[in-house]
Amino acid sequence: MTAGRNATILQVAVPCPIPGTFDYRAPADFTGTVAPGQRVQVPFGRRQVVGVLVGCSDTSALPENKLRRATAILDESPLLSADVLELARWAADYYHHPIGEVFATLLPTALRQGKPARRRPPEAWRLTEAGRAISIASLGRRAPRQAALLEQAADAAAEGVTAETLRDTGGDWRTALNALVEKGLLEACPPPRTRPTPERPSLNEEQQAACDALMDMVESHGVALLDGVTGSGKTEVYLRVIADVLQRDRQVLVLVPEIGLTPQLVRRFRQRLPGRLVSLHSGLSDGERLDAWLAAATGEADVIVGTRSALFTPLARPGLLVIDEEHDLSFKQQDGFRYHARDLAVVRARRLGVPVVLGSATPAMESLHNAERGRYQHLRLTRRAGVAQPPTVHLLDLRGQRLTAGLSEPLIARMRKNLEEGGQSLLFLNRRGYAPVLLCHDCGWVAECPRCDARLTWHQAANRLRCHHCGHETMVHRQCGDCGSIDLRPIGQGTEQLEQTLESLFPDVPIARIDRDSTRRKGAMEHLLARARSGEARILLGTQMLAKGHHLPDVSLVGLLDCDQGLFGTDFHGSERMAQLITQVSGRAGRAQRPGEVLLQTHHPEHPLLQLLLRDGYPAFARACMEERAAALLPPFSHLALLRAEAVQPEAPRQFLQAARELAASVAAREVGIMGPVPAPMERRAGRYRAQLLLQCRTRKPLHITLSRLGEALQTLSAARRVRWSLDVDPQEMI
DNA sequence: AGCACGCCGACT
DNA sequence: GTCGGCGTGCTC
Repeated sequence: MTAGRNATILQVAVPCPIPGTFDYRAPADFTGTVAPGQRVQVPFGRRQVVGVLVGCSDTSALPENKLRRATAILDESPLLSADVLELARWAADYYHHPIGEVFATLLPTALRQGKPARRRPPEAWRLTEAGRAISIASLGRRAPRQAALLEQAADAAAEGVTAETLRDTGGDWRTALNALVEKGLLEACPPPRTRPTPERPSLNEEQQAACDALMDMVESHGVALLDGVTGSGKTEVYLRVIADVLQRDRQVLVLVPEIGLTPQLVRRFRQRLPGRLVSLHSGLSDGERLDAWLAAATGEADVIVGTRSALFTPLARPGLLVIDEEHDLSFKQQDGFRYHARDLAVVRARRLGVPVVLGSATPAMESLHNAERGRYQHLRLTRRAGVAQPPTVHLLDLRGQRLTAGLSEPLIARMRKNLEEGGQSLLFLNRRGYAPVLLCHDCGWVAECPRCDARLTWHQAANRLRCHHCGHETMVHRQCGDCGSIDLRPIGQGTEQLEQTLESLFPDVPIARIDRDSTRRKGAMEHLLARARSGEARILLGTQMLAKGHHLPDVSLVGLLDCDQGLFGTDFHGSERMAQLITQVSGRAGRAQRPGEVLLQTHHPEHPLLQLLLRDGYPAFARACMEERAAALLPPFSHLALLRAEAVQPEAPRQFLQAARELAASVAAREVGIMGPVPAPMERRAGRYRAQLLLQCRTRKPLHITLSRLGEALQTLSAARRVRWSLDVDPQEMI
């Protein structure tokens, strides 16, 4: 697909929700070269937009007089590599999403806005003579940012601390840096080329075997599912293989879940890996993100660590893709272009001819299925690395138990004993705020969100009622909205209340609460985790946030306050999620010398899946789950697509989907099942009514064909104007 | 998605 | 008499 000498027609993907590309003539005075992957500024309707050139041609389906001239070619050479162009095209086709919007989501903001693709020169700073002499403590509390920066510079010593390292933490570090340079404590220095490889911990037999298998793959390609129990040392395996790839002068792209990308993780990677590492996290400014992206594209960066969207980063010399915690939901984009980064990583790696490693302690059913069918190489790590012992796990039957803010007596007793023994306790509660319901004791009225089918959560500290689904927020009513009674009572408990109760149950015991509210401030998460790791905090409590990958060596007791969510949900993914959560959470217990204990509070201790998970572990659960899925013809034994619709008018989504259903039925392949339309599990959200139509098929092909035809037909459906609709291929949640 | 055109209600 | 509501159409 290269530009021919006479190629005059530019095929441009334009950021708008119309499928297909748009043809343009080259700019009037244009003498340079054109090649797919360059950005083009084009007139589009009445405005100017930035599109991506995806091809050139001598001819157009449109008459000459309909074609307009491109305004400018924005890049001298292609910005996107051929493989990313191919991937975007493939993804647009697979997810039935307009190609222009696919490019709009994969380009960094600065490039989407037409800014020049110029990379800032790499920078680094080191301590001056005066800087080495100064006591960091003297900067003290007055300038914590400056103090932290000096400390980093001291750690980096003569090599200097790089801009890339400073960006890991996010936020404004420039101001502090400039101040320190001004004071003569720091000076610019040439950025270090490579870092010495530090010593490596030894591997156990399983880790070694996994490493060997992966290194064999590096020679060729393929997909490996690295299925390792928590604490089995998956990261060590990644590090070895990555180092091996780096040695071959190839780049490595590492994708991690959204909350998994912490400065702590990046620091560990930096310490262990030679070469240049850039991280692509949400705390970067547009300019910083562009810089990191270009470093990857030009090949200046050797390791790229990022979340979902980093998958589309061009790589000059690709060698390996790693998807850590591959089962994590955050790899699937939940709006707009609903791609799954893990699935696309497999596609991209195959096209690049490089291996891809999917790592998890609790693999997704899809991945296990692929491993079973021999599509993926299944590498297992069954033993905890080092001296770590597996924890003991018990169910606590909540039926008839007296509860204190959701804590059963046995759990409180175990926590007390654990604290006495000097252990650290970790409690999970998947509900933030003080109480999920505020009830009028006189008439039964409850505070509800005016825009959603949901209750408002009472946040005591802020004294606000908040909707966790749409962000709606109000002052706490002094009186009942219905009868005027002032007897309003919080029902149920969230992390805020749990923290308060724990403070009174265990006075003088330092507690750290980690949830979205307590970590909203920049660096708050790091600070709380540091308190947890240092052992200063004896009780840690939090939401799912706390379940992901943080290394907390002293935790010896883990309590899951409510593991019944997901057991009886509407979404068939529910039990898989529950098992993953329980397993991940349990893995937090007893990672070091201390054997851990896990207590699961439940009202359904007899639930077969729960029993199975406890008795025989995640693999056994997965087999049972798989059998259920096979019997019900659910994924991975069939393929799903969801047509979602929402509108302010209550009836519009259903009317649209009914019309869509008829359309689908008329174009559908024989094998495709159509179900619905049905209201979404939460029908009203953020003031919009939502409904969905489900399409299902044993094999991918007929479903895909049906979706293509349906997508096309929907473009011209008049009812489509009255709703916001989207197609979700391989939906991960039915919300 | 944006943006304009166009045709009906309550305001200066 | 106009300002502005959102239905409809179009973007190479």
